[in-house]
Amino acid sequence: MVQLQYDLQILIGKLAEAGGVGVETVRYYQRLGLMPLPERPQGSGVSGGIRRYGRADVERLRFIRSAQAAGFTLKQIARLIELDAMTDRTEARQMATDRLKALDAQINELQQARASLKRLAEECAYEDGGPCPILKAFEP
Amino acid sequence: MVQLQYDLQILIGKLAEAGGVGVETVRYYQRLGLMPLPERPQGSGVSGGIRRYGRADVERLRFIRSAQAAGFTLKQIARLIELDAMTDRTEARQMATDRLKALDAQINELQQARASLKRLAEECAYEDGGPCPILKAFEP
DNA sequence: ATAACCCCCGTACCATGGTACAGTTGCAAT
DNA sequence: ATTGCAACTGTACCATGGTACGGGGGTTAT
Repeated sequence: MVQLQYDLQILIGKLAEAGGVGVETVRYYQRLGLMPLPERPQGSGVSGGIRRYGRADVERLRFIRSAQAAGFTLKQIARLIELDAMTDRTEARQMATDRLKALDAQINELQQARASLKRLAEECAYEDGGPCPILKAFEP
Repeated sequence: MVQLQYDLQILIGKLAEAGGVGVETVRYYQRLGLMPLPERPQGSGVSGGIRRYGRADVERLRFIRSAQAAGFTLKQIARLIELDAMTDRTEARQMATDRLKALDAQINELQQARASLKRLAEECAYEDGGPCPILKAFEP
């Protein structure tokens, strides 16, 4: 089968680079079933053994990284990918709204922490004398 | 929240409860040197073998949890506690401002993720027909 | 055709932050 | 004094998200 022009045909190293991860990480994702493992053209006269990747793989990889940034675990991301293939909206929406809620809570918590931390930085701003209450910085 | 009457005589179970963690977690922190390990009154006629904890331990435990919430690792927290004992302001301030910076970046990232996630939830809001672009939800 | 460099697979190992025994002692109540 | 629940010590194990290594084979430039 002849490949279309825009189907990238890159090797795993380039794929990893395009996704901003290491080769080992891509393999790890493959092991977890997050990335499809392309058939290797074994016995073919043209190129033996080495797998080729395309645009879809790069997009998949980027999706994984973004979903990770949103706090999904790799296991949940596997599920999202599965749901995408099944075109199951209901569960995906549920997962998204659940995560959204957790994310809001987390953002809130981090902002609280930020305030305490700023206090710590400011109260410790004088180099000499006095108590620098590191342990008290997070007290209510 | 658990009330602390006077300074003394809390067993590890109560301490853990007061800090909102499990007993095993307290022991783990002790192993890491995050919590002081009180001398056990060995051989004393009154109470042998079982350690007693006080107000300072509860505060220490709460500090650990708060600092964790601010994104410090347990190792960094150990360092902060050390600095507090040394009353070293300079390094503590540095650690705080570094973390502050990282925290701001993280909050920002999470807010980006939040937006994408909301898009996912909304675009998958219709139960029938059409593509629910789960994999495309995080695309630029 | 030889080197240099990438890819293949499997397995082991790492850090982080815990959690779970197992076997022992402590101690208070019935 | 026996039961029974804590706490004690030490070691092992878990999940998560990778990273490293070893022993091959493929491809490309010189």
